[in-house]
Amino acid sequence: MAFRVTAFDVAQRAGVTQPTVSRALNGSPKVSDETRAKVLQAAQELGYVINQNATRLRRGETMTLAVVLIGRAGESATETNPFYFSLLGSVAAAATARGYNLLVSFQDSPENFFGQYDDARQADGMIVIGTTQNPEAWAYFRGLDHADKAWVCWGAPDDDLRWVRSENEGGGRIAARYLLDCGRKQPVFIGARTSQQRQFGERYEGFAEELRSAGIVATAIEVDETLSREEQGVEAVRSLLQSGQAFDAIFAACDLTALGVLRALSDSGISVPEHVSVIGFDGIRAGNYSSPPLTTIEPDFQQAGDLLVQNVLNRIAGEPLTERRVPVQLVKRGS
Amino acid sequence: MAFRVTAFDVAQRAGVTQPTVSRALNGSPKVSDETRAKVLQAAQELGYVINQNATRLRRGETMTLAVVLIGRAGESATETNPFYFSLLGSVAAAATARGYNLLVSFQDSPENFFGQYDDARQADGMIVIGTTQNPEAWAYFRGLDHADKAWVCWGAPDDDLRWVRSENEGGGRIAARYLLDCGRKQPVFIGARTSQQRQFGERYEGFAEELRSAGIVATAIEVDETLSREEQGVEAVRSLLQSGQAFDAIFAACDLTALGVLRALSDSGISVPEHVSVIGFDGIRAGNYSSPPLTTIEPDFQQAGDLLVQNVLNRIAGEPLTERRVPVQLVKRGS
DNA sequence: TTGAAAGCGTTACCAA
DNA sequence: TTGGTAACGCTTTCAA
Repeated sequence: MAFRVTAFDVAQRAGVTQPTVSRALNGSPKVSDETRAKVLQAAQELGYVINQNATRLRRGETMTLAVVLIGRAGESATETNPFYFSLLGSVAAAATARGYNLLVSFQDSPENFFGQYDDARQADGMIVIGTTQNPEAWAYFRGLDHADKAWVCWGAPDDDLRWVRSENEGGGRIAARYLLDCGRKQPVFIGARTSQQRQFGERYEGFAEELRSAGIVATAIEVDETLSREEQGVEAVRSLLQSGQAFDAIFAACDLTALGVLRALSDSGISVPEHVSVIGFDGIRAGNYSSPPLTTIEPDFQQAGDLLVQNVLNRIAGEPLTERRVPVQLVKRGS
Repeated sequence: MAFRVTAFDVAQRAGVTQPTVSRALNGSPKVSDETRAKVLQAAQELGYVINQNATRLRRGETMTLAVVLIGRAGESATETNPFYFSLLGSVAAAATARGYNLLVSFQDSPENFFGQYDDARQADGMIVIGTTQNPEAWAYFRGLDHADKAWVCWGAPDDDLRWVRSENEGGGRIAARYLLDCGRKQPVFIGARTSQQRQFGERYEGFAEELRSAGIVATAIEVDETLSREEQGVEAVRSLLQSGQAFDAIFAACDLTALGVLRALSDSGISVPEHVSVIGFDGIRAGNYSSPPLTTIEPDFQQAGDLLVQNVLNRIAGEPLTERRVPVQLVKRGS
């Protein structure tokens, strides 16, 4: 930990006072070009970089957003739903574009729940994403939801939180339309419609709605919410087959579930898409590599990141929330 | 942005002075239990949280590590090699375990290259991970490598940087042994042995070494480093087939390449593992969903995160680097 | 065991 | 346009 250069050192070298250094480096218009040049050169020569802790203490703002990624308890890094990593990347891009830093934490159990980044002045706002399969975590964050706290989440188990979500109903309709266009007559929805994950219910609604308009009554297989998303797909196919119910298409609530479905169908000797069409939701990369590649409904990730950041910045500024629905599109692959 | 509670407010309520509040909250032994209890209660009642900017300014340390994830220029969030997301998750876990926060940034082009987190007192150290397919980024970070800077990277194109890596040679040997045990006689390595990614060369070395001890001369298909990892696999299979060279096994330098290989073989009507065995390296989740599921060499992610964090903390403390090789293991799946 | 006071390195206000 | 000075909210040294 070497000697650190301060604005005073730069000031001395440039032959000005320290506040002038500050003004010059912050692009204040009330500093002469000549002075600015001197300061810039001195700063360069000394390798001076503004100490952000001092800046933040003084300004009261951190230019940092905290991102909390909620995982299932005990989940390892490889087990995290890749969807949230993509979301994280998009949020990072959107934050960077607006000049914000990102403080990231992975939280999965009560010992490490923490959401007071604002109070601690570590961040100006917070974005919470991740699985709804960790009710304790969501309970914790809901407890933080005081009126003056700037935070926004993705998905959210409860409608009263400030969320950004996919256009789930529209996506559900697109999925239904796609399966109908494939000539399917007996589509089944697999996923926890009534789960903590409100988005699943929305997807089902759109799906059922579109089928209804085609004169078809949607059926759904409820799943055990304590299983992993993938196992939910496997189990659902198992119970579907056991029930003897006829089906020729499956709309899975999310891609991981769909990949489980694909595996279970394959294990049962049912070929996709010959016998059964399968469509998922999320657009995760792994869907590219399944056999057949997974057809899916993919949200616009860039928009997702943008809207999350934009909404939390609006909260910080005390402005109202803006658009909170992320458009989705059909990605046709092989299933 | 409401009124913020300070240690003075807590002090007043508790009937002590502000420094006592600080001592009590920081667990100083030189404060009476009675006083501490009063302070804690007052803090609780007021919802007081220590302002980290003030703490950091005063202490000079941030208890934060910066993680830079380098991507290919223009790469979107879904295109990032999921291996790095797993690594990020592991680093996050290791950092949290040691009481450190994580500042994360995704960097892919010169406009957003930034590595002066230490100078700016935004972090005490830095961990750089991500693709070696962005030479400008690595050139930038190499330029930062002054003797007193605390940063460590994963992989690294150059041996002179401070890196943590997989046990690549050992992994290469395991891959060769596995293929030999499958009864394969003509294994081929696919990947850029001489690429910026030094780890690939190491994997090849171990692979060739083990084959040599079995009396087999390793062959390798060089690839175009400007292609994506996956396309590298596709192209390599294409040129392998064109060359007419006989082969019955492929060791791909990384899993994404292996997935490309799998796809290309499938497209050519070559069945895996009947005609050709395929093994990759990285242990990414998508390998679970390919057809057949991808056999691979997987590094111990937890250790990887641990070693990265541990080494950067050692650098901060001015201590020597510790162990820098992450153990790997064979993950047999279907290929 | 506690209090008084200094200081971390900026930004911003007020004068000049 | 620049300089002097206060203030941001803590931690730490020194006295009591």
